[in-house]
Amino acid sequence: MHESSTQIPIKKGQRFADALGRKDGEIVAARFNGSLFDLSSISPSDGTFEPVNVHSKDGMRILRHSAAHLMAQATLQIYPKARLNAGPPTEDGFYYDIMMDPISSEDLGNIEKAMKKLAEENIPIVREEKSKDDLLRLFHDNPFKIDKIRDNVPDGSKSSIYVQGNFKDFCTGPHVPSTGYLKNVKLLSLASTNYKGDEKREKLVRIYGTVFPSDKELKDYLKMREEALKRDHRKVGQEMDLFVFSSERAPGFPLYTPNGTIIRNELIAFMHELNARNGWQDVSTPHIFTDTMWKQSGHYAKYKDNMYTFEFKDGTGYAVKPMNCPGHITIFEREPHSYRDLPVKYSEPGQVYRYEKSGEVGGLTRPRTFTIDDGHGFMRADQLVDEIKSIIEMTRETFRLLGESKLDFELSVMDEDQPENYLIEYVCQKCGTVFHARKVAGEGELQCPSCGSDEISPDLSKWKEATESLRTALKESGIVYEELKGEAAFYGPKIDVHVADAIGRKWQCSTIQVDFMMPINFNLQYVNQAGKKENLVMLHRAVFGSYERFMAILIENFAGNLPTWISPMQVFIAPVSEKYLEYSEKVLADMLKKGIRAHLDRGTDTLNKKLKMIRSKRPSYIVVVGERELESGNITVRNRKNEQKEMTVSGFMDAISMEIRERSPVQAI
RNA sequence: GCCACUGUAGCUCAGCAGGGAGAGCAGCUGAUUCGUAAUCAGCAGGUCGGGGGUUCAAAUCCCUCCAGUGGCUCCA
Repeated sequence: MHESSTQIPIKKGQRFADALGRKDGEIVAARFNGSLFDLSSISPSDGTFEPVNVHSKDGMRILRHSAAHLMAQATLQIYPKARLNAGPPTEDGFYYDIMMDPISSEDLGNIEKAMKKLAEENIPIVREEKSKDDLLRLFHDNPFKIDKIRDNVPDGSKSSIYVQGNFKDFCTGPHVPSTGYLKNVKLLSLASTNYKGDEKREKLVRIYGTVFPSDKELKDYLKMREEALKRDHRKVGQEMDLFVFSSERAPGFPLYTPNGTIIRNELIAFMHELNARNGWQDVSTPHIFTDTMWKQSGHYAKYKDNMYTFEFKDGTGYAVKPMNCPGHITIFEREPHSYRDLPVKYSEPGQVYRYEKSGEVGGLTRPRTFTIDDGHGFMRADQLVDEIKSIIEMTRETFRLLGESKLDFELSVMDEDQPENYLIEYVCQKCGTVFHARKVAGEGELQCPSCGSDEISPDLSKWKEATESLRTALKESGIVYEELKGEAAFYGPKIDVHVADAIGRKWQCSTIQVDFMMPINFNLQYVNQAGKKENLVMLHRAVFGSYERFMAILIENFAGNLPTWISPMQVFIAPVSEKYLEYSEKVLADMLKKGIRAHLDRGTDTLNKKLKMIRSKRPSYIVVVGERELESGNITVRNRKNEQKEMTVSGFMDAISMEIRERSPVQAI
C-alpha cells in the first residue's frame, strides 16, 4: 500500500484541489488536521494537508465507498422502487444493502453495465451541506435513511449529502471527485440480509462488488480470487481423498478416509506432545451423558435446541456432548484438591456434536461434529496470568506449523452497560449474602436467594480481575490485539485467535476463556493454606480450536502440498516399467520398515502417466526406479520443487526421517 | 432458520424453447514394457437429488421436500 506523508500548504477558504495544483488521478482526497476531505472542499483554516493516494488504505476505502454509491445509482436507475439502506467499503470491495424484489445474478450484469456507463459519463460527485429538516424532507420516502438521519444528526445541526447527477445519498464522505474514477468495477455476488441484522426486520438484498484504480489491478484481483478457489479445502480434500460427506446419511458430518485420518492423527500426536510439555494431562471422556449433567452445567437451559438429545427405553434422558468441560469436571471432582495441587490441567481430543442450522454448515470449517483439542485448567486466580501466557506460547508454537501465517488476537470483554448479558456476582445489602446470577431480560428484579431482599448490588471485581489477567498476559507476551467490548462469553472474558482461509474468511481457531460459571454450577473448590475451602477459577482453552477447522486451514495454507511429516503420501515410488517392480518392492519395504508412508505404483501405465495421475494426491517426494537405479542400487528422488537427485536408499531415508521427526515445514531434499 | 444460486456416471461437465441419457478422465479387459505432467483399443458404468403434478410423452415445464455453495443470523 502506498502511504505518503507529503504535506502541502493551504490557506483558509482555498479548495484542496487548487492547493494541490497539479491534476493527478491518483489523488482522491485530502487529509487535513487528521480528518479526510473531498478535493473539492474548502479548507477551514490555514495549514498543511496530505494528499490521499488512491492506493493508500484510506484511498482504497474512498474509492470503494464511492463505487458503492455508483452501484446504488445504477440500481435505482433500473429499479426505481428500490430503497437504499447502507453501502460501506469492505476489506476488498464494497456492498450495498437495498430493499427491493429479489434479483438474480443475471441482473447483476445489467447493473454493472449501467455502472460502467455512468462511470464513462464522468459525472462530478458533489458534497452539499443540509440542515436536519432538509435531510428529512429529501429522504422522506426512505425509512432507512430517515432512521440514520434521526440517529446521527443532532437537532439544529447540519450534515451532508453527496450528489452525482440525479442521484443523492446521505453520507459523510469523502468521495472521489467524479464517477470517472470508478471505471474498473466488478459486481461479484448477491446475498440477503435483514435490516440491522434482525431477522424480524425488513429483508434486504446485499450486492457485493469490488473496484480498483486500474483495469490491471482488477484483473489481477479476479485471477487471485480464482486461484484461491482452487485451494479450497473441500476441493483439495476431494483430490487428495481425505474425507467424504454423505448428504443423505450424515449431513454436515465429515467422515475421514485413510489419508485424512493420517493428517488427523499427526495433528493429535503433535498436540499430545505439546500438551505434555506444558503440563496438560491426557484424559478421555464419553460422548454421551445423562441430562442431569447438562441441567447442572447449564447447557440445557441455554443450548438444548442445538444439542442432540434422546430418551432411552428405560426413560433416562441423554444428550450427546456439545462440550467437553462437564466431563473434565467430573474427573476433577473425584477427589479434594489442595492449593498445592493447582493448577490441574486436563486435555483431550474431545469430539463434540452441535446442531448447526442448515444454512450455517459447511465443509470442515463449520461441521456438525468436530474434535476440539480441548483443555480445562482448574486453578487459583493468582495463577491465571502465567497459565494464559503459557497457552499463548503454545498457540504461537502451533501456528508455526503453517509457516508464515497471520494471527489476529482478540480480547473479548464485557459491556458494563449491559450487565444482563453476563453472569455476575451480587452482594445483598441486607444480609450480606454473596451470590451469582444472570439477570434475564423481562424477568423482573433479582432478589437475594437467602433473605429475598431486592437491595442487591453487583460486584464486578472478579470480572475485572479476570479481564486484567488476560490483558496482562497478552501484553507480557508482546501480542498486538484488538479489544472487543461486549463480545465476552456470558460466563467470562476470553481471548480468541482468528486465521484466514483461502478466500480471506476469518475463522476462530485458538481460544482462551476464563470461566466463573462452571466452578459455581459444580461447586468446584480447593482447600487453601488455612484449611478453608475456596472457589477456584476455570480456564477453557483450545489451541488448534478444532481439528477439522485447523485441517481445513492447513490444507488451504499449503494448497494441499503439506509438509512431509503430515503428508499422507510421503513417498510415491514409480517404477519405469514392470521389469523394475522387484527392486521397487524392496525399496518400498525398506521405507515402510522405517515408518515412512511410501506408496508403490504397481500398474502398467507409462512413467509419464503415473506421474500425471499421482499429481492430485500431492506426494511429498517422487521416487523413480529404472535400469540405472537397479544397477547402482540407488533411487532418483524428485521434490516438490521438481528438483531431481540420485541418492542411495539409506541416504534418502535418513534425510526424510530427520525432516519428519523435526516436523519441518520445508523439505530436506 | 432467511435470501440467491446449484444438484445428470467415482470425478469434471455437456444435454434443458418436452420426443433416443452423452463426453473426457478414473475403473475393468487386452495389447504396449516405456526415464519424469496423459501409449493404443475394447468393455462396463446413471432411480438425471427425492416426491408430486401438467402432458400422448418430463433430465428438460410447475409445485414441494432434501442436500450443497455464497452471504445474513448464529457459533457455548
